[in-house]
Amino acid sequence: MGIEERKAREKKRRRNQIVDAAEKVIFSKGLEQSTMDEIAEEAELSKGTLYLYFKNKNELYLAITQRGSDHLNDRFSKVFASAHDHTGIELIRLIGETYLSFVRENPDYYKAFMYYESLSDVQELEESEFAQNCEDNRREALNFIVRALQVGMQDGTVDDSYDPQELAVVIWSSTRGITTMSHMMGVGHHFEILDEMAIPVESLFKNFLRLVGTGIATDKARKEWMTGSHNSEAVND
Amino acid sequence: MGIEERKAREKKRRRNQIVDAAEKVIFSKGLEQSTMDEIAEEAELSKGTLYLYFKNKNELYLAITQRGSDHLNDRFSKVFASAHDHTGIELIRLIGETYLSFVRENPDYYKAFMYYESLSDVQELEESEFAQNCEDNRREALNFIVRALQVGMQDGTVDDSYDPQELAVVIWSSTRGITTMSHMMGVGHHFEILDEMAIPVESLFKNFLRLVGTGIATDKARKEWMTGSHNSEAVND
DNA sequence: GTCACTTTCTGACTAACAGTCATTTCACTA
DNA sequence: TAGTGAAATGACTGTTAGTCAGAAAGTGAC
Repeated sequence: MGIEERKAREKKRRRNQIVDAAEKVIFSKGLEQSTMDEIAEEAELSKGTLYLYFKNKNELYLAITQRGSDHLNDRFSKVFASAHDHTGIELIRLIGETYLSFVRENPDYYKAFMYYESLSDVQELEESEFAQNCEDNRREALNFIVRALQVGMQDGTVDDSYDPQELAVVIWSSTRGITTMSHMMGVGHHFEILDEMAIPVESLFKNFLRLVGTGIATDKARKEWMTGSHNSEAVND
Repeated sequence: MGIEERKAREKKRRRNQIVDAAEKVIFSKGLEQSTMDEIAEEAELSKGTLYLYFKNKNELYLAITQRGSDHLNDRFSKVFASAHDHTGIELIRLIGETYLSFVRENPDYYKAFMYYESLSDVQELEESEFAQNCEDNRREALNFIVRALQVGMQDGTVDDSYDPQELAVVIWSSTRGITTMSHMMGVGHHFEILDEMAIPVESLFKNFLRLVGTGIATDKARKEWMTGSHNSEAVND
């Protein structure tokens, strides 16, 4: 009978309703400034109910984080749906561009990512299903990069003297650094340094791409890489 | 007379005493789990006194952050004290190595850096003298990189078709990504992905250096870069 | 329809903690 | 040694995360 299914559906819907409310409140006021009472009111539920669906405030925020992570991976998937149209090195560029545009369009989710990474109570993380899901997404994203590199090594656009997995981690990590910087600039963290230098995010990213491109592309692919930044497209949703 | 000076000295000493206590408590239990009462007790002062020296708990943590930031910059300074012994590209490598070893030896300070970056209440930051000091340190560190790049462009070890300031920001940001990853691995954030791949931090960093080296070195300097990673030394304290 | 039982929800309550402030202590001076 | 202001105190307040006993709603058998 459909009764169990219906209940499961309703449970899921309620969860979503709570996460919706939490996003509304937390994205507008910040995690610390938001209270569970406010979120409950926004969700038109009592505070106690929130605790039936989420262990505590942190886990609720983790649920938001997971949403963001899911969105991001959806975009990566779309890039890979078109993988056959692109060389390996093009895919690498597309992943980077996709990531960057996600960060710029969803600063609130990215903030959640940063919070998640700065959490030290690793114990707490490992127990949460939401954290597990984020971990899975991360793994998948990294695999995209590995595959892109392998494609590139096959089609001769990426230097095949690197280990693709190790190189993927390096690219992933350093891209994280660039997106974090971009996020901070966007959010108003004033870097007097950058203000003085008057370096816009675009230029930061362009130079990063050039650095990576020079670092990993084969001679053959390098020329294409250097000029390709304006006519390839990142995936948005 | 020395009376004002003495008072100023004592005030400074008391501040340090409080920050010492705060470090002890917060480094052992984490920011959230530490209470102002505990810190006060550790400092052998009453809670009220803490608030005479620091606006609130966050500012106290910022004071810790600044300490870490000062330490790091001391190390960078030492590298630059020996600048004349090195080519530009060697300096870049040394800065990276210095940064990485700082992160590995002082995970608690690095955690504070991450917290500082994830703060969204930019307003609060701008008002704090501690945040200002961190900003100054950051500016100085970035200038080190710019100068290293300029040295390298002069001595022919760094590709001079980049803008040194823009390139410095790219190197800085991407290095941040690598050190953050390294920190997280060290702190026990489990990345199943990396565990599976069995990639140690050393290898991550080595590949990063190779990527950057290939990306910015001139042909002439590239061979030296590729082999230099084992006999150059980062500065420790 | 109604009764017994389960699931979901509620909101008053508690404990803990950040931050305040009226009062006390203390060093210094005249 | 009495007077003055700076430094320190700790009891107090307000806020909020998280709990739990009980209410409400849903379910299914008869």
